[in-house]
Amino acid sequence: MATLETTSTDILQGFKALSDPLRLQIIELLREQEMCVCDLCDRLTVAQSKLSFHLKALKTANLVRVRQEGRWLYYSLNLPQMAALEQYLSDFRRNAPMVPARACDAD
Amino acid sequence: MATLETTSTDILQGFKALSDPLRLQIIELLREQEMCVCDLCDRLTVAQSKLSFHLKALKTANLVRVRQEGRWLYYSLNLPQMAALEQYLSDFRRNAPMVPARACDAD
DNA sequence: CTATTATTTCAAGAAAAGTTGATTTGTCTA
DNA sequence: TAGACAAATCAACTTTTCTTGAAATAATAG
Repeated sequence: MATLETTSTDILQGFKALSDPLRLQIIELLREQEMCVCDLCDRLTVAQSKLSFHLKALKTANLVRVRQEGRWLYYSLNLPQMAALEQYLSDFRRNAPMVPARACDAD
Repeated sequence: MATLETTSTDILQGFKALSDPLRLQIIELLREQEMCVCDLCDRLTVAQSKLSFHLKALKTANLVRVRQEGRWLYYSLNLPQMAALEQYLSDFRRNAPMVPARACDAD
């Protein structure tokens, strides 16, 4: 079981990567299909350099994968990592706080 | 169905709120039980003002609820909202990209 | 080999988020 | 009411993240 201080860095990085509107748009596009950067540029009407920056964040967080084909780089979702985040959240429901209150100066 | 541009602000705010190590620690403590700010201060050995800042972020994102009792404010998880984030992620798995490639200059 | 296209990287600046200590607000208790 | 305590707010500052345009890489086509 993870201690408080060692809350998996992966999880943190994952949520961080999902905490930007453009990055959320990117993964929603990738949900449809694998895409190369130029496709994403067109679809999102955003500078290619900007996209690169955000793709890197998603890549670092392991939320997307890249595959090269000629001079194109195809990005796609890394579903297992998304599932890991989902899992992290679902653990909260199972382990729901049954203890409603507790006097803060009780002891 | 949400359009690309209108990716629910709630979802974005939620992930943003989860993208800080201290806030992750806070919700992990709250998983155990409802707690007042002073308890959290003690457990996390962190300045009260700092905690207040982060609790506000979690509150704004609707991930925690507050209940006042005398001069104490008790914070607890708002599980439905966490479930909403979980749901958002789980939708990806169901709608997995079946289209593996596609020439980027095909048309 | 040169030109072209796809993409990343870089540096400089802008914007957003986090930290800190002091102050304020609100509630309780003596 | 005065004093003590819980917690939020504020202002100044630091750090991180994002944006932009230009330059560097890398692959391919002619």
